[in-house]
Amino acid sequence: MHSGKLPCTLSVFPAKPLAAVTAIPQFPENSRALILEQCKTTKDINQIHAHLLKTRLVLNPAVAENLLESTAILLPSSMDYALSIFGEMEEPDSSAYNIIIRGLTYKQSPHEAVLMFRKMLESSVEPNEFTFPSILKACSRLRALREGEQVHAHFVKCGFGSNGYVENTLIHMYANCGRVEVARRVFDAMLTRDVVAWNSMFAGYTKGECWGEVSKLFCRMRESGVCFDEVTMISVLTACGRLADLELGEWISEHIEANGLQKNLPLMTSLVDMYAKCGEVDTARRLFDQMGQRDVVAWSAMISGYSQANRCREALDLFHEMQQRAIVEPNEVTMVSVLDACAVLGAFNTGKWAHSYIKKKKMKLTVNLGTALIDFYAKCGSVDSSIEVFTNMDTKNVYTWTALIQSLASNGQGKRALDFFYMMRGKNIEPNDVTFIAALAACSHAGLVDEGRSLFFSMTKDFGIEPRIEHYGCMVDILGRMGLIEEAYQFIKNMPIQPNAVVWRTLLASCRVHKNVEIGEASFRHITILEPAHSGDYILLSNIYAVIGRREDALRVRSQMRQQRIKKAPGCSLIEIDGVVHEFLTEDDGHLDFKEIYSTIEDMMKQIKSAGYEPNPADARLDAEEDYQEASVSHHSEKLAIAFGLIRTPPGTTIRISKNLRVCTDCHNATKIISRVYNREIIVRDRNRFHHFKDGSCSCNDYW
DNA sequence: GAACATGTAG
Repeated sequence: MHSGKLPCTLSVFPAKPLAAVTAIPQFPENSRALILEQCKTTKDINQIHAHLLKTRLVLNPAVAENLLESTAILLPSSMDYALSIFGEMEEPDSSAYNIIIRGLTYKQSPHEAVLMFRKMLESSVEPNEFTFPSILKACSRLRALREGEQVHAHFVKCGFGSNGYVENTLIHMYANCGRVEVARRVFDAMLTRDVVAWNSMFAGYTKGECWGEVSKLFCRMRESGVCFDEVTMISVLTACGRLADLELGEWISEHIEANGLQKNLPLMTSLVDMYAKCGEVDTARRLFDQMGQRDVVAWSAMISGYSQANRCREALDLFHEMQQRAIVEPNEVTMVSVLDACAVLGAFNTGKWAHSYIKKKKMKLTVNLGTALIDFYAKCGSVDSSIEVFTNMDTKNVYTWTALIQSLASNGQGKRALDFFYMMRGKNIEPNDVTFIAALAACSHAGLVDEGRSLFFSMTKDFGIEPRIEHYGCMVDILGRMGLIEEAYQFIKNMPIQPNAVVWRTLLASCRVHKNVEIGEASFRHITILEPAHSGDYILLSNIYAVIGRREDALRVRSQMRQQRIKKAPGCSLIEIDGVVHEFLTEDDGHLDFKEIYSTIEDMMKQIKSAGYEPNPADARLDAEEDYQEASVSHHSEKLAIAFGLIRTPPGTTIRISKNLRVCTDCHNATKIISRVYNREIIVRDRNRFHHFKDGSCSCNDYW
């Protein structure tokens, strides 16, 4: 739009240079606004600057400041120019410093803003009430608490008293530096609080993830009679999502509708996010579809809504739609949700595509994005890629390290996982409760009992982390896997917190592997006291009897299970073939009898034959009989998924199957056979663990 | 001169 020519309003300047004038020329009153409004490019500023130099108008402080403000604040990326003008000023006053500090804070570097503030004090130029919001904002951005406190003290010392702007920025600074309680003290001490003061405090609590405090403060705000605005609602809706407080969320939703605020994009995005996080994903989608305008944040909110609700296919569908429309470009945040969906689905090729897209678009490898990539590769069994991403990351936090430790632990590299755990400690990164779950899982996979015990004690002693039920569960797993069944049993009995069914189930599974009937029976009893036993619990108990030759008992447990009509959660398998994820759901409900299992495997082999492959009948028979003896319940779908996967892919292909339920014994056996018969490497994901099948055997043999 | 929406590990 702008022609680049000098704007006609410049006629306010004299037509000729005033070389003969000795006094500093006066500047017309209204010209300040005129310059500010008209300058749109650095070239404009250049021309005006030249004119001001020629006319000596630049010697007028008001003119110079005007020029400075135009350069430092209004134009993008012209701070260097502003700094050169500032450098030419003989005695810059508070206003000139304020402009430069503000420009540096927002446009160039908050660090330089702090240095400039120091220079201001050294030059004995007194800061005024306009200086403090900018410099505090700079401290806030730098998370420089000490400097922020010094500025706060200086403000008090200057005797400005109560100033809303400064106090609001103080709240922001303290909360951003992790001192939300100090922020609250500033808030409580305020004489008058306008809506921005309340909003600053909400933002502070949001920053500190104190969602309950947001909700409580909103109640107080309504009691206080201060009217809330759109910004308030955005903070409160965010908190409602985290607290799953649908009631308050809907109350705000009605308020938005009643006041016709549906045009506010950030507000509507918060509303979509709130509904999705409260489990009302379809309501969120309806609102999303109704939005007249949708930016990358809105799209990302909806995609993550699906992803977090475990509706990963819809997450990827929506991402695809976003790509097709090509109006809004995805950003780092969008890609985090996309990768999360790929990880859950085991969509390896789609995720790899996402990674190359990130590289192609030169997206920043943020901590979150890097961590999501590590997790994605880990869940698809590609540990080397996890490590590669980790190595290429500039900044890593406790999430990043934990994701990598978990990646190695769940992919059978327990010792290496622990190496990284100790490396992390060497880098002075504090492990948290989740890190210890990953580290203990590593011990369990590597069979490191002593290491596990010492980690468990060090967690409380050295890091002050109280073990939760998950940590106790890990310890039971470590002891149980190594056959220390009695010790694991005593460990559970001595737990200071009530063991849950998961802990007992872990012990039961160990009893199955190590053929311990007594403790196995006791574990089963404990499970049934705590909750109705799962089909898997009956099968574990039945299998314990079967392996020690108590066939009658094995069948008795089986028939008990049938009598009690134990509901089995439907098995769900996802298999990725040529980049397309296929989903298979089991129809069976645990009522299968052994004949059915037998025929299922036969059916599968028939299918394979009909596709032109010639299976070895001995393999199928052997497997079916083993199943019969062990009396396992079938997951048809997995076997068929594997079979179909094999049929459609050329020999030598690596097939990835991800499951969100446990892989059952006969699926495992069938996969072993297929890997041998058809010479395929097959990777099966079972929640967080991987099973690599090759040449008829599996790399992860425990529990089978 | 102050406040606001999407995202990471179990």
